[in-house]
Amino acid sequence: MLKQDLSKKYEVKCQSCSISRLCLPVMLAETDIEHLDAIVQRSRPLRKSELLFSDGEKFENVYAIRSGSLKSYTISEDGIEQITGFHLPGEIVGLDAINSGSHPSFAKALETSAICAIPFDKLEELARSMPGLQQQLFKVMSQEIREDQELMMLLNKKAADERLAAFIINLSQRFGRRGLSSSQFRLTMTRSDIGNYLGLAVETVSRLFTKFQQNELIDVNDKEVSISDAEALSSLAGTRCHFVQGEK
Amino acid sequence: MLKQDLSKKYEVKCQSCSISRLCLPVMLAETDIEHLDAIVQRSRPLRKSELLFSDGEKFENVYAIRSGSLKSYTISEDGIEQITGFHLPGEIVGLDAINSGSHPSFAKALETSAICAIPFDKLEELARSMPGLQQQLFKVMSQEIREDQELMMLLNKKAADERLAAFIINLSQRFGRRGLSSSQFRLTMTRSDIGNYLGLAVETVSRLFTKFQQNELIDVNDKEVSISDAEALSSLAGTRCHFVQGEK
DNA sequence: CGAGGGATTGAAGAATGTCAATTCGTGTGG
DNA sequence: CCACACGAATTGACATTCTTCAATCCCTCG
Repeated sequence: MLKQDLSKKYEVKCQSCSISRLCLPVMLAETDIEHLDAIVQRSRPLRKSELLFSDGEKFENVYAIRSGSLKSYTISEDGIEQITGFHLPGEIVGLDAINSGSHPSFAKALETSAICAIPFDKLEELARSMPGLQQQLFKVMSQEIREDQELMMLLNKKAADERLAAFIINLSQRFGRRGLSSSQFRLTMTRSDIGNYLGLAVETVSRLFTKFQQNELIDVNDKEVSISDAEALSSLAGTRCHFVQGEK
Repeated sequence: MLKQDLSKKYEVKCQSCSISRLCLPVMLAETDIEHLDAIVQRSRPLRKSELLFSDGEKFENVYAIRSGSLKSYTISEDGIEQITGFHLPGEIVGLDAINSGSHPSFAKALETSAICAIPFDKLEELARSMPGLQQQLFKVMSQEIREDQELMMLLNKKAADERLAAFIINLSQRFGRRGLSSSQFRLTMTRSDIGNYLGLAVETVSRLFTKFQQNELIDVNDKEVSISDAEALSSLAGTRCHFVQGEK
């Protein structure tokens, strides 16, 4: 049954993809989308823990997420892992590899995920003849830069509870934009992943979840989170809805 | 005398600009550089503390730094400043504004600085007919994303002394690539700026400078820094020369 | 049913922040 | 030209948040 679902999704064209409005096709004319669709490669879905690409791998594609979720991370020389982002449907990963020509990071599926591979040389070429596509590419990259700035503020200036609150609010909004519930969702990453990303120890994350629950900000049950007091949580996060980016 | 120097530099064309090999013209043919040069706007140099752009300002140009140095920073709703980067000649600032159409950050001169303003709409258009330029733009943005990842590792996983060491090494390498001494240079930012950027208190930065001096890693005299033991400093920084990015 | 990773909770310790006082350097105005 | 004022930098003492270490618990998957 799973297999059938997946093999169906397999053939989803950009034109009929449910999250195309969040992806590269934004603002492209119908015929332009067809050209884009023509270079997109869809392959077997990634299962949980499978790698989309690894550090050092030759850069050939950027990847659009059709369904599921990924984490990307780097590993320093001393073997320390640093998660640099979590990715949801409609988002593009692999853009950090353009400059050097090889991937400087890893991307791993947090759950079964469908991915579109887009050969970057072809994408570049297409972008030259399609102003809207070029613009969208610049925008996607610009947004990533912008988000990293926001993150820097979070990591440098905010206390542990503010970081976690901002993280939850951010996820909530991203789910919401994808047509899912923004008040209730499932975390696909572990506590350890969250701590790694936010620069906190696992134990701190765990304690904070408990504390948030006690303060009736959220309701947590392992990976299931439901936001009880969005107002209070947002205000803890500090940046309010500022933290949501990229929506025109 | 200063005035004359500046008014001369004023007219420097991309073709004869000393740092063009670090800037957008990289890998462009001579005739292509001329086209680029034609849209570049050079204006009066910024003096120390003058703003290049402010948060909320309409996005029209990206800026290339010809000489001097800038800091870019955001200010959160609660009024906290977060420095997101320091910029040296050859670097492009303002790319974070592409997505939203207005600048999400400030850029301020740390010293007298000559800046090239490049209208982004024209740049985009030019990039469509000049594959090398489009590619360079993607690369510059990709590099910025990559650097932010590196920074994330620094802020999340490294101790205060490792952060400062990495910061000094990074600056050193960037000066070196610009033909300046990589072992001796002047910090144009304050200790407070450094602390802000690295997520440390001013006092911590100050103490570390003193400690580095005692350990004979560097020789500091206010803003003047000379690196005494590059090897040891690099190894403290952890990422060794990994921290230098964007060089092919 | 057992094993193992993930999560939670408690107690103690360390790194860094905060507060406060002082010095230093520079630009300004008398 | 000197004195003053102000911001930057330094240094010390103390407070605090978060990490680390350790013990359990829980849930899932063989």
